[in-house]
Amino acid sequence: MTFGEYIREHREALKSQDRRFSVRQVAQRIGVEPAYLSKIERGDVAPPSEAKIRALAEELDEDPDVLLAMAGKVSSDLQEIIRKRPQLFADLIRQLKSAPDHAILRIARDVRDGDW
Amino acid sequence: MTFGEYIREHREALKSQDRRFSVRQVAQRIGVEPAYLSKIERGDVAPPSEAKIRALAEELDEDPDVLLAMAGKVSSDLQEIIRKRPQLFADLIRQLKSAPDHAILRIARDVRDGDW
DNA sequence: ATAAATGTGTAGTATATAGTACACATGACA
DNA sequence: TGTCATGTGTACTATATACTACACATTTAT
Repeated sequence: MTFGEYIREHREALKSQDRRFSVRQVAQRIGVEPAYLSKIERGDVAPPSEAKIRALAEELDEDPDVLLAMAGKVSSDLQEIIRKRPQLFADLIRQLKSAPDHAILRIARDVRDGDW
Repeated sequence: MTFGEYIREHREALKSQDRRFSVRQVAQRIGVEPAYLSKIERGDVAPPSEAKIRALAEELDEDPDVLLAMAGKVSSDLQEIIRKRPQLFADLIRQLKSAPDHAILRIARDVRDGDW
């Protein structure tokens, strides 16, 4: 599923419960022209900027990292973390490329709990 | 130190031992115009594309991830790994933001050795 | 029935990205 | 001393990114 299809689907779902989730009203709240949001949802144009994707995530109550990923982007705050210690993070991330989900989850939990 | 300064410094160091490391010759080997490389080194223009930075890293025997970081970029292969499992990686990387180097190094080693 | 709201087609814009092409003054060197 | 290579200034160019503005037909609400 593309970024646009995903947005349309989730916006429509909200719209069926609350008519403030029309293309026009959502567009206005995230600060773009209605025609632009319409084109984004139909895949007529590329996904918008990170800032607009974040606004959309907030509006639709979705995970911004997931939406950014669907848009082919990686959050700029993550990029900055990596850029500060490129060798360490590049090495770690490549190591984790084919690690199972539960392993990554567990490492994150261990780090959070200070178990390392 | 900027990307350009760093490149110039390291290219000049190689040049002092081997005159094939002139702006012109390096430019030709990495596939850009000499004037362009000159401008890059002096910060007259933004750093080049990821592909050219990789060619430069190879040519100067530098770590591509470090050069990319200096250029304000993150390797596209890392971005792809993150985009495939955005929640897991976003969470982990943010957890590791302020972890000490040795902790990150150790996690990478543990993963490599299968100790997890 | 009509006014308001809706979704979308067409056309255009500003800025960034990623360079090329050529000329020219300077310096090395044989 | 001529020529060959070097570094760089100026002027362009092509493509991508990230949108706006307006018109218009359709659908919905009162």
